[in-house]
Amino acid sequence: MDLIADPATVPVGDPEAGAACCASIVDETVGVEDAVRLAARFKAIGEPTRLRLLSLVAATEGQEACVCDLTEPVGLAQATVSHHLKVLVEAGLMTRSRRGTWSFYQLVPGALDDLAALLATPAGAAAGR
Amino acid sequence: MDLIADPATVPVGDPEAGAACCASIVDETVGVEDAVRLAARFKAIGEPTRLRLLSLVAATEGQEACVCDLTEPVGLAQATVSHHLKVLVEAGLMTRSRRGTWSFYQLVPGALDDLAALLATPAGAAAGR
DNA sequence: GCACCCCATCGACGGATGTCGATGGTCAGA
DNA sequence: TCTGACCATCGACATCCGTCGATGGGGTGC
Repeated sequence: MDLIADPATVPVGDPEAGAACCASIVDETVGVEDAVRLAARFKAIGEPTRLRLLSLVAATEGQEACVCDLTEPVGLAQATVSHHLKVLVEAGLMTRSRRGTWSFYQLVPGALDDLAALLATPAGAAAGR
Repeated sequence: MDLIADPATVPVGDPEAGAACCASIVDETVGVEDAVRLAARFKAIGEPTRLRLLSLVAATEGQEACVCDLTEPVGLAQATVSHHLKVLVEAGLMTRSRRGTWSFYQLVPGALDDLAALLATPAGAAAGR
């Protein structure tokens, strides 16, 4: 009951799900279902370790990194890092590709930009480029 | 121990804190302290109710609303709504101004734009404006 | 075949968090 | 003064979440 955890339980973004739709959350009122879906994305980056993991992977050459490269920088156990990376993958922010014994994680192109677009206000978009 | 809750306990963004500094989290590696501070901001919007509250306030005429106007749309108890609004204020995303019996909440100008700038990648900024 | 490394999952633990009813403070109006 | 509306806080509860050690699967190399 606790953790069925199969593909059917993917909580956040199965389909295309570029974002919610297009506009900012301050541009039109967010519905209940959209709010749940979007909040899950923001919750994924609302954790210091996961934020650092995103940043670390982005800074890695080729923008991909394996778990063994990430455990030391964040200073947490391998199981914890693997857990956080899984959360990021399920949030649609990262992808995982296995090559031999290693699992390489990399950012989903445009995923963070989609979230940024949801937060940007018309005023801010006009002012801040 | 549970809730000292005075001005000294403000967890997230007391000072200027326009954002972290300027660049995107994928542009330069996020340090531990910055990660904690930024994640607190994203965690504040990583909750469906709070996301809707932000959107509802932004959609209100004058971009300010009182608690009594927000309890019904979100369908939660007054205490819960007041709690969420407090979280948003402590995250630096909203301000509260009391006028008579009412407490009016409004968005902090540019706060969401700052978060958006942190997520935007150089590629995304170049491509999607 | 065997030993070793990488990694996902499990089970457990403690702490954080969302939710509510109840309470009390503050202000406006009768 | 008294009543009523608005709202912040408290206390309690259930649930979620981050963290870890242990386990086992899968691949590599000797």
